[in-house]
Amino acid sequence: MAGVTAAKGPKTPGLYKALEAAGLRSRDVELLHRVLRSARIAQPRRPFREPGTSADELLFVRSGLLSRYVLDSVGRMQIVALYFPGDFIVPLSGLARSGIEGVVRSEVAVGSRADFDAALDSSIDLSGYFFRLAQRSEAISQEWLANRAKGDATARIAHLFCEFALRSGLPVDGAFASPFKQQQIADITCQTSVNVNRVLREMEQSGLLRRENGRLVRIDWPEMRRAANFRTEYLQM
Amino acid sequence: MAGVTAAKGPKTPGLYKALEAAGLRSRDVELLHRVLRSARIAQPRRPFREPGTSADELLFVRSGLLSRYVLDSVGRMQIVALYFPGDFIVPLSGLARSGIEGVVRSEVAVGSRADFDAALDSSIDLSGYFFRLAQRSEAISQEWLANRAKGDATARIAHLFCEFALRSGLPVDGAFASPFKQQQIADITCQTSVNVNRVLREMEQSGLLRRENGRLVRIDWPEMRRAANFRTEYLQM
DNA sequence: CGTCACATTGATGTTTATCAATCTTTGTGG
DNA sequence: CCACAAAGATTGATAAACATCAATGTGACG
Repeated sequence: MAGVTAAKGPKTPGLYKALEAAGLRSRDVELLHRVLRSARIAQPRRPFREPGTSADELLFVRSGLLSRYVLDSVGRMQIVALYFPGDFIVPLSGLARSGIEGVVRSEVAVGSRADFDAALDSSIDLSGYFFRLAQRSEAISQEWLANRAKGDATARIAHLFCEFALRSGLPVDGAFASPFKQQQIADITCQTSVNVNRVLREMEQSGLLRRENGRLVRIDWPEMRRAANFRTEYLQM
Repeated sequence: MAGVTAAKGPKTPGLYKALEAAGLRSRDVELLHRVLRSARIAQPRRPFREPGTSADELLFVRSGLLSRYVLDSVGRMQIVALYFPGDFIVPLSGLARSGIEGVVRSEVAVGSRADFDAALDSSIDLSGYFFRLAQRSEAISQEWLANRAKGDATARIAHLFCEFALRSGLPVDGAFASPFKQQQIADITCQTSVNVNRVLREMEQSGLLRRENGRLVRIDWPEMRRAANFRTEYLQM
């Protein structure tokens, strides 16, 4: 698989600590730790898990940024979910319609479905935790649906930036470095890269953001949130 | 609340039997049964639970059809999920951005969040069951995202009909009575009712469906699935 | 310094929203 | 059962948003 190589380097226990902070007991964190036996690297804009193949693994994002995508009948990509460091991608039974790929180079911890199921069966707290995670994912998808349906191109891009800033834990008023290519923004916000380009220019002209050498460097967050009609509640747990 | 009245008439134990068929033990079904203490009626196209209010209850659809919707800044409705008989609507903490309303008149069983949480805490099978339900809901949302983003108006309407037929358990080649007003189809498929009307006419002209007195009576399912690019896997559990 | 991926711009076409009527069906009180 | 009202469906004209097609520009990197 083109986008997958063996990961090297140490694990990142700090993220597991973050799980404890999210309400998991250290015993359960240990359980998960043992499920995540191996590690791989997802390369940017390369498939990590192809659509139509088995989705029989638990993934945990140690660093970077991953996307879940669906290809339509003509092969155009639509990104339907983003996964940030600390997020899990849970296994599904059967063959997945959607694939996983790196938005940027990402370290991914990997465990088997069998081990994951066993861990869930052995801890009711873990079951409850993944239930709440799935609820949150569902809320995010529905927020995307509402935004993609009713917002214009500017609102959709603004929403992406707002959600990215919040989920990646950036300081809300700080500098901002977008990891996205314009084509990726297009794949997330249901547009063409051509239109993304034009809308970004308009956003810069109207003062919503500033760019240097094509890179985002500064965002007017209050205005951006207004443009996105962005609320934060759906991201809470 | 305008769309809510007290329900009368007997419970529908048949649906609880369906839960057993879905893999729940009768002990767990009993637990849920005790959580769902009361019942209410959701009236068609009337809010059952307003956006911005507490979503602190477990709902179970006994009959009818419910929708979860979000209102944009101008008050336009976008439906982001549908709930069929046998589906649960799980409680959320805090105030919900989305509301619930009846697509048609529906009988809804209601339980408190506290009782639901207690039931989850007391049964690991129940926890696992609701985890899988949430996973399925997430898969449906993501399928909607892909379809709404990449399909044209015809594909989006076709997808709605296909999913409706499957989730409501209709015989795939049988007659078909749509419960949806054109405005509701518009709210689900991100269009205006004016365009839904035109697209339905085109679909009838091209033989995808037939109508009598404006009511859908017959659908060419193979062609409809092709138009929708519809796959069934995402609905499996 | 040539190549490659990505960004940018312009010209044109399509889809669908919007606005505004009119027609049809359904429900309701007399 | 009818008259009327209200909701929904249908149709036409117009405009905005965005896709598509086709070049051209630009920075990174061997």
